[in-house]
Amino acid sequence: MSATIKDIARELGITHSSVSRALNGKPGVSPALRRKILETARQMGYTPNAMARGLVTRQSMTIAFIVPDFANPFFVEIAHAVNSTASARGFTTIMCDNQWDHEEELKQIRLMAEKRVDGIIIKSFGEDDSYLVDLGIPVVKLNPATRTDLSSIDVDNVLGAFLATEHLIQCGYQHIAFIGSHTDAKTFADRFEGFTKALSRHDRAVDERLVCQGEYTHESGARCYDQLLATGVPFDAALCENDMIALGVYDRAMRDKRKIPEAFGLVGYDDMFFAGLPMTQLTTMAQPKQKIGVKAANLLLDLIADPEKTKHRNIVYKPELIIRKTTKTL
Amino acid sequence: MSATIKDIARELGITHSSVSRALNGKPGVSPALRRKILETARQMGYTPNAMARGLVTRQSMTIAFIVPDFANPFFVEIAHAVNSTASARGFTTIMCDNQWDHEEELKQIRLMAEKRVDGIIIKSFGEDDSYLVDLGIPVVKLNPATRTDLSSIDVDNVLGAFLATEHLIQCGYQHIAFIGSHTDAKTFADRFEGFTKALSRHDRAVDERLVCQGEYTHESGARCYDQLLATGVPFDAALCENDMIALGVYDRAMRDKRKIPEAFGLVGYDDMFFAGLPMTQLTTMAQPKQKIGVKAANLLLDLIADPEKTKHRNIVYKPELIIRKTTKTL
DNA sequence: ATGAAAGCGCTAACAT
DNA sequence: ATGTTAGCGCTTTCAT
Repeated sequence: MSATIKDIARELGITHSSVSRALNGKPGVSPALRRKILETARQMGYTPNAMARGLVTRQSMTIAFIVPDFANPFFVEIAHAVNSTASARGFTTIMCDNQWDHEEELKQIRLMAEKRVDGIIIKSFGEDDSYLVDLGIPVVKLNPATRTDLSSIDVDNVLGAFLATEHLIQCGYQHIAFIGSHTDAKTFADRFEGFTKALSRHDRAVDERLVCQGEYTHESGARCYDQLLATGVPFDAALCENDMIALGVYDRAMRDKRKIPEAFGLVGYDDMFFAGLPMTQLTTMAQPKQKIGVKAANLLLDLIADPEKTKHRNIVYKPELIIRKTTKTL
Repeated sequence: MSATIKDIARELGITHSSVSRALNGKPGVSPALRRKILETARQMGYTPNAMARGLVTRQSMTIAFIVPDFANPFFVEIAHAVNSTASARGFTTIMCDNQWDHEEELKQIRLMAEKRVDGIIIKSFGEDDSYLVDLGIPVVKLNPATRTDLSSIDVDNVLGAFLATEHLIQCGYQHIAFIGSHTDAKTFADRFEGFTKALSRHDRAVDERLVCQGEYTHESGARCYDQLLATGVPFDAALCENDMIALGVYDRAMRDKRKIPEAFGLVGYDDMFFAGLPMTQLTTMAQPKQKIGVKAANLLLDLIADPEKTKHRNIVYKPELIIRKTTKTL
């Protein structure tokens, strides 16, 4: 197919090791020969074979980014940051999404291991991290790590939900619903905990009837709203586990002609790009997506460059409340 | 690092070729031995090295998906379809975005060639396709191909804009603005052509003052709306080159308290996921994103599997008008 | 500065 | 059914 260094060497009547040296800018080739080699390489349309190189250098110059769902703009934004950062440092990123399927996640990890990626950034939902460590390559988890020999970057979900709920309370809303995802998600647990904390700090208890769970979609949010409505228990605000869900709730509240934010308050989570859009203007807890992506990539690449010297780190960012038009301004 | 087939062979006192055969499910190994091999491979935590395999099979089982911008949900949705389809057929996808930078695009193509990807799906914006053909691997363009030895999948943009404009006219809007992106984008040219066609079919001419160009963002859309407004030329409808732009226009029209759709009609393009969202309900021209992604991947993989027998195809899909609440229902 | 040779981990053609 | 051998295209010692 494409020319090889041996082809070039033959053409020039020299050894392929000289060609390799020249092409890689390594010392040990006279300027004259180097020029000739570079020229013929160009002429012959030489394209280095990364697989062959990787086989001997034991570096693929590739990292993997594994998340549950790329339909979620939140992950897409992080992916983008990871990709740019890695690219700037000469690495290619392979992105995988696994539809929240743990089996699939494991398969992907195995596949990436086969491809000999140099490192992995992963939003995992397993409890056990040992299989990640066993990979023998640097891993940065986008969840709190359960082991100290693993790096992680996370955002304080308990704090985030706490602050969001505090805000809702301070706005004067009396009966706050919590609309989230599946119970098995750690994210759900943490945000629900923050929610609970904030309420109890104001001597309020969680009204179980005002908690509804589904998926991370606006359809699910709408469904939950209707379910809550059906119970007859009054509620005048909702904290949603993410912005997609909030969108569905928003829609239903509008359908019911509830005045937002006067008669109904709504807070989302993640500050997805559409939350700030003119027609949405959703109050939400922002996570520093850009920062997360850049940091994750840089941390991983440092780890790859020097596994010994680079320390494992567990970074926890703080979320930030962004008040828009779905809650009262104080 | 990880065990190799030779390690396994040594452990069992046999040759590595038998190990290879067993691991790959090829004939020529007794069931008993095969079982033993599989077992020790498992025990030793063997992970095949895809680079080594690829080097000899000349297949990386990887394809590349190259688009201008992943901040654009349109491309993300296609990417998702491509990824799923490829994954189901055993291929990994590497996604690249190049911020509409042609130099960067070329770099990425070169890099992917070095990685020896088995094929490329690309939304390219170059006029010259020969360098794609020269790659010597299957390529599916997401633009009309300029050569017959290249496959392509495209959606009829002229038709789409034509139909959208027709709809606007039939709704009774009198002064229709066209808000788009840069002139150098083929997409712009095509959609503008469709726009012009529809107008002239109704004996109307394009009012140059009602044409505004910027980027594919809602900020740009808003800016264009204001610019149009500043000219003083009245307009009661707008066809936007994509939904992001339409969003910005939507916002400004609301700001001006124009009744939508009664006093102002708005049509977007692409049917991005937020267009159908409860609070947006934007009339738009939908492109079969899912279909495009799946088809592109399948076509490419067929081409990879059998370059000889699989014919190059140039598929053109038809877009579909989705009427929502930003234009009158007839 | 250049060349010779070994080997990365694997598949595959050819023995036996 | 199993073993032997020869590469795939490259980097990297070690000679010269």
